[in-house]
Amino acid sequence: MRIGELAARAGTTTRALRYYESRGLLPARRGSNGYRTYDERDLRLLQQIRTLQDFGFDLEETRPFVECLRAGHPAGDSCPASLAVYRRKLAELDALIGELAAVRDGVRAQLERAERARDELAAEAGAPGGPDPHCELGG
Amino acid sequence: MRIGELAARAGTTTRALRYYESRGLLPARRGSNGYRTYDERDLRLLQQIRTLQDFGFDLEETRPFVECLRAGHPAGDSCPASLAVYRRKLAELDALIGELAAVRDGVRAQLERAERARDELAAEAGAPGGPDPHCELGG
DNA sequence: GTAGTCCTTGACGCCGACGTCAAGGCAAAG
DNA sequence: CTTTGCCTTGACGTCGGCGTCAAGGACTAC
Repeated sequence: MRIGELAARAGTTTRALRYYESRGLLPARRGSNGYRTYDERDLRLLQQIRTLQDFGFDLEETRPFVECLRAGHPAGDSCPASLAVYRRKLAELDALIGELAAVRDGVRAQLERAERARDELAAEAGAPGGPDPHCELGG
Repeated sequence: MRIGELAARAGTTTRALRYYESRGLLPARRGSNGYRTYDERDLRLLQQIRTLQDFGFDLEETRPFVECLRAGHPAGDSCPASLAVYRRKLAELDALIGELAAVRDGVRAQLERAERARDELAAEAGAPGGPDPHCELGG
């Protein structure tokens, strides 16, 4: 199998495959004509990479999984190093989700506060004689 | 106030300020010597930018807030355009958090599955005569 | 032969928000 | 006058994961 076919079967591009190879992640055999040659095993390695990439793993983080597969283990996550990456990623995700949730709550609070301020100003304008009318906003 | 002092007071760098200026976000007056000159109002604009940046807003997303302040409104989020950015950001955050939570759950499931597989193999090795011993992993 | 498709390497582009360095100007202190 | 320190503009570097040419070789079909 040549690079174009492998890329198509894995749903990626030849450019990505050459990039992985340049990172030492997915080395290729060469045919007599200089073309890269791959087999079904390479497809499995590549699928492992793509799966993890889709999960948001960095390329470097996929390396233990790929090496685990290449070492003959039945799955990319059959090795301790892969499990360590899983755990680290889980911790990262938990932390990130927590931060994002805090930001979201903060933004929501700001939005609600700003909407209340707007509505109060509108109420003042609509029904004059209210409490101490400010005049900064009337552009 | 010159650029260094403003940067220090806002907890950022002169490089960032020049960058904001290059984006048209925080234009500066110039003194007779060509130095940039800022006042307290610029500090407030800058603080608005930094606050939103810390919340993960893109620079472009801070623009409505800055323009709102510059238009004389009491707060950066006193304008409809700012509220729209808040709402868009909220939706983005909710979507992102949801995706990340899904990824986290997926990773967790994978981790637990891999750990079970590992433990089962260990149990087989430790206590032979178990259920149908596979032999793929024993490198 | 030649048209077409796939392959090769090499190199620059992209994105965002600056960091970092270079070369030089302006001002105040000694 | 020199040093010191802040300022100026300009331009290239960073990071990740490729995209997008460009120039040319390999192989197939007609």
